[in-house]
This record gives sequence, C-alpha cells and structure tokens, in this order.
Amino acid sequence: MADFDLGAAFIPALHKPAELLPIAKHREALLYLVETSPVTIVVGQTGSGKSTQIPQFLERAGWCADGKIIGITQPRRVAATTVALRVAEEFGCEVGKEVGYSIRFEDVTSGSTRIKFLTDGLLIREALVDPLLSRYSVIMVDEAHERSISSDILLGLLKKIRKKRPDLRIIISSATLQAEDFRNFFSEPKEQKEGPDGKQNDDIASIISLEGRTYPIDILYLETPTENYLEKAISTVFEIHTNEPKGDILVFLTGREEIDQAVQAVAERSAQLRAGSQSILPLPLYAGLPADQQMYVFEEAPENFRKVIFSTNVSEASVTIDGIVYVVDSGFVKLRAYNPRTGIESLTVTPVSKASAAQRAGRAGRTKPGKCFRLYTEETYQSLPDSTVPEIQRSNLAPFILQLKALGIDNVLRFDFLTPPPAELMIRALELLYSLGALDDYAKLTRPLGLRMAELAVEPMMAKTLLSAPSFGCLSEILTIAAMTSLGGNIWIQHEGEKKKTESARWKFAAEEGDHLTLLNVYQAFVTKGRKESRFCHENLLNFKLMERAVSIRAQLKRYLERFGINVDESLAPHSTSAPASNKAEQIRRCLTAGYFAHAARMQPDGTFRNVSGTTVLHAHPSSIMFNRKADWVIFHEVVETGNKTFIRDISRIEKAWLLEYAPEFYKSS
DNA sequence: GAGCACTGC
Repeated sequence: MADFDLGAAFIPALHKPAELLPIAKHREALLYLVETSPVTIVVGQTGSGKSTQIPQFLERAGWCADGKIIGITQPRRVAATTVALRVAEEFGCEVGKEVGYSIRFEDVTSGSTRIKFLTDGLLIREALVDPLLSRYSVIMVDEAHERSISSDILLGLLKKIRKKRPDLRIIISSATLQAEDFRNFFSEPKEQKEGPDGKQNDDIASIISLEGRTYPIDILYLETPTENYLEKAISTVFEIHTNEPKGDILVFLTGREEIDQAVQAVAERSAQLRAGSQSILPLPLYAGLPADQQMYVFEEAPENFRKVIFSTNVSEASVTIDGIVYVVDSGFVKLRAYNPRTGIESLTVTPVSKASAAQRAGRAGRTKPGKCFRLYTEETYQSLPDSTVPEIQRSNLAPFILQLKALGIDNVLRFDFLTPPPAELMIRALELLYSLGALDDYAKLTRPLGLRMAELAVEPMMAKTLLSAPSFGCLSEILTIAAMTSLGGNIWIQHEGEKKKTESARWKFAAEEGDHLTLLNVYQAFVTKGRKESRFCHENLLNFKLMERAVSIRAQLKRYLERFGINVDESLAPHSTSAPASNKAEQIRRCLTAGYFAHAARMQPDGTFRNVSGTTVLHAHPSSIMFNRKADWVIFHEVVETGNKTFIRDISRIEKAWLLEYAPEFYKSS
C-alpha cells in the first residue's frame, strides 16, 4: 500500500496526459479511416483532444514523409496559436520548428515544420499561390460546425482539389448534429459505386465519433413563457444563488446594453441581501470590453463571492471560463443579416438554434455536473431551427466572390457551396464588383485591377480606393486610412461615465472634412508625436492594441503594393492642416469617392441623410465627427442598422460632381 | 441629441 499523505497539497496537472484523453483509444480506428477514405469526419466535443492529438497521430503514422505537411485550420487566431503551443510542448519541440502556426502578421513556421496550425482564411490565401495546396498531405478543418464563411468556402475548394489530388486526405471536425451534412456534401454526386440497394456511397466520407463529455448537465425549462427574458434572467440568478450549491453562473444575453443593465441591477439587489450570506459578484463580458476589464472574468472570485458573468455569444465558442456550474440561456442572440436589395447590414435579435442552445448548455459541465436554465419553454425549444443560418447566407459576398474569381473559379454561381447563398446576394456582389472595375462585361476578373483587388487584404471598395490613390497623389495617406478603417473596432476607449472626456479627446484630432481625415490625424500623431508608445494612447484615450494593429496592417498593405510594383512615397511631409495640405485633403476625398461612390448620401434639411435613390433614411452614427454637423454630399465606409435606425459610420464630405466624374456608369441614370 | 453580436485576410 502506498503511503499517501492526504494532508499534502495536490497540484493539478496543467494538461491532461495525452493517454488519458478519450481520443487515445480511437487512435487505430481513426488512422485506418484516414488511410482508407479520402474524407474523415470526426465528431467530438471540446476537450476530447481532437485538435491536439489527431495531428500527432498522423505525423507518427508517416503522413509527413516526402516533406509533406499536415495543416489544421482554426476559425480564430487565438485558437491557432494556443493549440500550436500546446502541441509543440507535447511533441517536445520549440514552436516554429516541427510544430508551428501561421496567422496574419505572424508566421511561426520553418523548413522543418511538419504540423502547421493556421486560420482558415489564411489557407484560402495560400491557395492563390498554390491552387492544389500541394504542400499538404492532410488538411484538417477544425470547428467546421461553426460554419464561418471561410471554412465553408474552404470545404468547397477542398472538394474540388480532392478530385485532382486523390492522395490528399481531408479531416473535418464537427459537432454531432451536422456530421451527416458534411458527409453528404462530400459524397455528392453519388458516384457509380452506389450499391444495388441505392445506399449512398460511403467510400468517400466516413464518420467517426469520439467519446463525449464526462459530466452530465441537467436542462431545465420554463413552465410558461416569459415576456421579459432580461428580468427573468436576473431573478433566475438570485434563485440559483439562494437555492443551489456553490458554483459560478454564466448568463447568455444579446448585447452590451442588456449586459450593463443586468450587471447594475444585480449589484443593486445583492447589496440588499442580508449580511453573512454569500454575496454575488456580477461581471460583464463582451468583445468590445477593454482587455483589462475582460480579465476579471477569468480571475477566481474572492472568498464568499459567487461569480455571475453576463455575456454575449463570445462565451459560446471563443472564450472558455473555468468553474462555471450554472448556465442561464436567454434563448436569443444578435445576428448579422444582410439585405441584398439595399446593401444594408443589420444586427437583429434572433432566437438561438438548437445547436447553439446545446453549445451554451455545454458550458456548464466542464469541471463537474452542471445545470442549464433555459428561459423558454420546452415547446419553444422544439420549435427552434436545428442550426443557425450559415454566415455565407447572410453576408455581403463581394470579398469572397472576388477571392473565388482569383482562384480561377469563373462560374461562381455554380461553385459547390455546402449551402448555396441566395442568388440575390451573389448578384448584388457581382454588380458591385463590376461597378468597381474588378470584373469585365463577361464577369471575368480584370487584370491587373481585379486580381490586385483580390490579393489586397481589405474589402473591395477600399481595395479600389487604394489602387486609385497613386493617380491622386495621396497613396501614403490612403494607406493609413485603409488600415485605420479596417480595424473593426472603436479606437476610442470609453470609460464608464466619461463620455465627455472621450469626446474632447476626439476633437483634438477632428478634421473639418470628416472621419477619414480625422483617422489620418490620429494615426499621424501616434507614429510621430506619440512615438508609437502606449503612453500617448493612454493620454488621448486611444486603444493602444488597435493602434499597434493599424501599424501592422498598414505595413502589410504597403508590402502588397510594392509587390505589385507600386512605389509608396513616404518622403512627403506628414499631413498637416496648413494651407498647401488642403489640396491634399481634397485629393484624398476625391480618391475615397472613386472607391466609395456606391456609399454616397446627401444630408436633408432635418439633419438626416438619404441615399442616392432617396429610399433609405440614414443617420450619422454618434461616433462620427459628422454627428450633428451640417453637410451636403458625403460618402461613408459602412452602414449598420440597429433597432429601428440605420446608421452610417466613418463619413467624409464630398462634392456631388465627383460622383459623376468617377462613377459615370453607376450614376448615369440619376 | 445619442450607440455597436462575433470573426478573419
């Protein structure tokens, strides 16, 4: 008998030893399937070890002979890096050697790399250079069930590539509900091998299921529907707090406003709880939250506190919080929708799908048995769609159509999509690309313009603006504006109750001509006066991480242009507001019009904007310098509809005549 | 006079 000292403090292992993971006992079966069938669909929950173990099994089984490599795609950058780090550690190598990763701005691979993790978008880009992805012996598409546009397109490409490269092995990792969809996709059209009983040909794609989770989760429904899920969520939190044993709570809501409201309400009500009992620590979590405030969510709650996290969908897949025992699911999510007729994107509160509800519930039982409180009835649950409408069916497809064309897929309408997007969406995208000059009368990619637009890592209208910039003599400035507008986030840090401060910080950089010139001023100040330091950002309430990112994006775009043989002259004096520069400002606005003519609007006497056809009322977004300012004609970067208002963001003044000058075809009838 | 789900090249 071993002489255990039960009083000793045990330190839990940082990682579960690989041989204890459920996947270990499926190793032989898995390798057999990959050997014998071109496509293997692996069904397994988070924590089954599929992302970390499968690549190592394959490497040991000889799939990297002849210098070929194993590629594993992830939908997110963080996943690609963290999984690579972990596999490198298990493999016993430095990351970047036998095991590496590649994401935008960071290529941590070398000649000796055999197992490579990368984002799905980046693998599509690799196909531009190497159409058959010939370096890879196996490609594993991880988290395919999330159905991101990139992974959907990647699957379509892989299906095509497979026909020319029978040696290529494809592995798709998926959640249970959708495994059959993937198999059907790759098995179509049923080839001659179809059996006499009409049974589908299983030779192409096989499914293997890995053991699921270890801890059970109780699902509880409401007996009668609620009219106010926010209020119900708050009261449920208190019910759990008083009736259920220890364990943190995760509440799924739809957005920032709701979350802030809930956090405040819980803080107020818990203050009224009698002293002595355990207290509640309510915390918000959404992607827009500054990084330092997000950190609290991962820290252990102080003694005698129960952590309650009110979160958006970030916690459904992207972020994992330890110690969650209870999940409260509002049953709703904000989803992007795209109206092909107006070209307007909207964010709409939508009921979740069954798959999404399962994913949310699963967040409860990661470390011990858990409970999930669904704020809807079981009947409502039954009426929910099985899965969320894939992103590809509700997005602006122009950037992806451009990529497909550059990959040599001319007939995009007949591309083999996992689920085809509505024809209207495709037509709208083709029309836009045609008006920008990326496609010719036969819908063929133009050269060099269209091809270059496809290669630039910015959306088509900005790509056109960039490629037009040399003729306006403002390439250096447009490069900066392109980098700043493609950040996808607010560069201004908004502290609670300090709106005034943010506003005055912003006005220091304000340009009369609009937001694009203001962004240019901010960047110029950051790299010159601010010496790219965080102190400058701190003093001016700017998001340092985003500013650093802008520097990277700008450098990357500049490299692309130089590869096209376009010289970027940075020797000119930095932008200033002095007299000779005003001509430069006009050139910049003219150049922006050459790319953004489709996003033009005119201010009405009541201060709102109307698009050119006059059909849509648009409001300047409160984050814009043009908010509550007088203007006539403007162009804008993007339009977003929320609730019942349609906002335009990143706005600059232009002259009406410029629209006719740079887009005569587009505006000839008006 | 008032506001933004989440990714990615």
